[in-house]
Amino acid sequence: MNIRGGKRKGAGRPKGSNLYGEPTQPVRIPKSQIERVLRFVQEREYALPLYASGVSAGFPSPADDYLEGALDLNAHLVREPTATFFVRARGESMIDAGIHDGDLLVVDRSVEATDGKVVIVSVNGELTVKRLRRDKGKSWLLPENPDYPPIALNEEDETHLWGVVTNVIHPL
Amino acid sequence: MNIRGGKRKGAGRPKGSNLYGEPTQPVRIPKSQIERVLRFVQEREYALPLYASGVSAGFPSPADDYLEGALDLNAHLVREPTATFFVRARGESMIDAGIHDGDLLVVDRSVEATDGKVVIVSVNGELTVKRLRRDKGKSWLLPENPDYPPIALNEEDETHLWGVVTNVIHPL
DNA sequence: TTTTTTGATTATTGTAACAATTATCAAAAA
DNA sequence: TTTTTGATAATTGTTACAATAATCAAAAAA
Repeated sequence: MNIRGGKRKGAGRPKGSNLYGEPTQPVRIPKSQIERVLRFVQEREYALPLYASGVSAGFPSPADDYLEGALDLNAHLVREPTATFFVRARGESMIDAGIHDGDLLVVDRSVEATDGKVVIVSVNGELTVKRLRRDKGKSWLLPENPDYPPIALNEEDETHLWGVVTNVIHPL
Repeated sequence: MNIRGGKRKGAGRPKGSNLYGEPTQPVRIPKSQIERVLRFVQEREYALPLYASGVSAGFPSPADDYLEGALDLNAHLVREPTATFFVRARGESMIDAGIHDGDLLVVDRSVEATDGKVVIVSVNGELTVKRLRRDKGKSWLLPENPDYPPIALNEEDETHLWGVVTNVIHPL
């Protein structure tokens, strides 16, 4: 009986050499959701294929030629869940910014509301979407529709800035 | 020592009286993700607040007055993960449908491509977005931009219908 | 009688524990 | 120098267990 290896420092399977690089712990999951959860842990549950349009593909596998990768909407559109919320747009005042009545806006509180950003603001109790213009210490809320007038923000207005619109989701 | 209850049918905690209404099973989860997974199992990980714009709010809690509920983008935009994919739009040919260069399109294979739907098609090796028009047995692909010409689909064209665009995601 | 308390019973739950597996090292063999 | 082998220790899927929770019906109280 030969002696190989031996009890020594550095022997054995290294710590963190598992799938996740960190210790795991058993957690009870409802049986029907186990597969879904395992995909989720590996961030694949909603990682769906993304293709590029406007490009030409050859053969034999055209689909692969268009493929750009995989994308998860939540991961892509929601940088920080605690700083993100949605607003349902109403009216046509921002039509030229591509915001239609009924569209869903993704809003990020953690983005700084600088000049030119499209923002969600409550003005005198009403929640609205407008483009923010800041110039020489004054602020305006600009609609993107010639039929609507710009709004100058005065000291006496009860305004509160909610966040910056990062994406517009438009149902067809 | 009194006898209460007794061994009998119907005694004891009922099956399915747990949080999920079904049996659970321990699954190993990396420690740092346990909280995230538990939220996910209850479908709350990305359930973010949705507010309504264009409405007036009172006091003392204006935010609650705007609140419409909670929304998860994946659940809202992806009806069936296996039938859904994304396409990156290129060009301005669908500008009047609200599709800009660089927009992300959510595409559903399981939606029937009827007359009037915006579809993803590969025509002679190129992947494009157009509105489908079907009339009297003929099919056209219509751009939504007066600068672009309609495309008649002929028998000899190598066309393949990929799916129907359900949503346009436009970054600002 | 009606309501509340109590004990019996069984499902659920979080975690410890186990055997099987896997990854690694270094000595031995080729 | 390269390959094989045995020792070692982390990992993994699952089982097992004690503590907890939910329910029923008898007993006690009102």
